[in-house]
Amino acid sequence: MTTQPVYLRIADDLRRQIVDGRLAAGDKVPSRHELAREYEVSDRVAVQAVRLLVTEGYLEARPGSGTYVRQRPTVRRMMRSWYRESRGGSPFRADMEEQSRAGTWTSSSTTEKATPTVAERLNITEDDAVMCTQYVFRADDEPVMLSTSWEPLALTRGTAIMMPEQGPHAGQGVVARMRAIGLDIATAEEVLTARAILANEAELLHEPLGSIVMVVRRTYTGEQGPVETADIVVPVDRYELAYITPVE
Amino acid sequence: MTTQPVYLRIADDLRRQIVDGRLAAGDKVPSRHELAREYEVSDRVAVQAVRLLVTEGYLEARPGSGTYVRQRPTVRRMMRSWYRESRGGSPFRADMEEQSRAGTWTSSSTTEKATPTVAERLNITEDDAVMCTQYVFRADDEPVMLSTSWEPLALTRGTAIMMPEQGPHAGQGVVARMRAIGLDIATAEEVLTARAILANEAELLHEPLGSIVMVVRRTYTGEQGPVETADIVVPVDRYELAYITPVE
DNA sequence: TCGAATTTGTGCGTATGTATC
DNA sequence: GGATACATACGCACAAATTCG
Repeated sequence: MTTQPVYLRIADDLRRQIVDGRLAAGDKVPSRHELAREYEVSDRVAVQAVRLLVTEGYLEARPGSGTYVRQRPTVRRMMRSWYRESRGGSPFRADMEEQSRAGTWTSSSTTEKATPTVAERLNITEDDAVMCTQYVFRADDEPVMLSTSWEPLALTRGTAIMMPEQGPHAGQGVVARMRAIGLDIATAEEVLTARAILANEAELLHEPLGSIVMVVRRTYTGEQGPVETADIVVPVDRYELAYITPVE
Repeated sequence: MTTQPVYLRIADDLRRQIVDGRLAAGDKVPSRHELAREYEVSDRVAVQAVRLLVTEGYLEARPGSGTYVRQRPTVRRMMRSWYRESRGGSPFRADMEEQSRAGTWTSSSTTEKATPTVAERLNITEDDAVMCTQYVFRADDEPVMLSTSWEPLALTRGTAIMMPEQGPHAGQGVVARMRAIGLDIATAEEVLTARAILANEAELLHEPLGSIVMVVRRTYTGEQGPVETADIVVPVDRYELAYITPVE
């Protein structure tokens, strides 16, 4: 066995104290000078250990104040199964109601030309016009989820639902809106991946840089092909995603 | 606007060169002495910048040799929809065959007492006996996925399928195995989250520390309740997970 | 086979700036 | 304003791994 670097030993030590509960959320961790004295190393080594745990999300450093065990938000569950869309109204608001939280959101829409990626997902031609809408979803006023959606203007131009969040069908979800103009959605494809949070997302979601988000690439498809696609960004700190499917 | 730290500027610079393709996979990155001279900073700052990109998975450091742009595995898709189990045989092998890859795995089983978490997921009592099986799944001999599965021994003890990977039903998947002893599985629940990779997982999967994995907490449930639950660990570098569900 | 040069990983000590209390 | 604590930066040192003549 090779001997471990000192900074990893210190980090392991602190990490164990946190997962064991000897250090609770909000507790202050010894300052780096104290750690350096405690473990008889230079302060630089203590800094290295602490910084590792900060990037791992265990600790939170507040300049001028100290380093604290990070408060982990409670993880809630978001249903993404087949019956999600069958409840009527906004799927997000229904999700929130099941948790006794108030689901709200803000959005802004612009028309754009389809990027190559979006064009491929919507099965349209590059530079075809699309309606791009950015959402910030909130639960009890706390931002919890981001979404960017694209709809081909070839389908919606001139209809009552062209602007997703205006008109008589605003806030009812994509399936209901599309049905209003005679487009029945048959399937939802959700492709999942995860990555580090981006700077602008971190700001919008009040998450620390370095935290991890899941990205759901969702595409709704009707008889004639895709009618909407969206990138949904969910911090893993706040939500886990649940898919329940029948087997046979 | 606050001025960015130098090490972040250097990291941004290198990252951009990589995503732009000016630095290709396998290319050698300037050594820290060269970087330090180039950017007129101390070597420690160059080290810090490079280490950031290593944890982000862009670079790979080989002591004594140099630092290289990491070969990114191509992201493949893994279907996790309703028909996954309906294809017969091993779901994993079927997934791999669709990609023209050879799906193999190794496993080892032990009997254990249920931890509180596992007991809750299987709806059994803490310390009830379970069969715990660890899997390493490979595609063309390259490890791509880990799984730990638990089955209540109360259901399988004394049957031909007690050992998941031995006997006449080995390698056929949970649904087929359970059916062999008269247990029909009705639903699959998959709860998804993501986190940083753990050290032992990184070693098994040949992934760098700091890379991100998705964790699928899957539970198969029959008429009488849960019959199997598993934690499936998938590096986001290698796979995205696809769920296709009918709407309405 | 051996040794020298290179490169990374880790470590020490110090200094400056800035945020918090 | 002063004390404290974190963030960043400089420069150097040594061990271990690798490369190459």
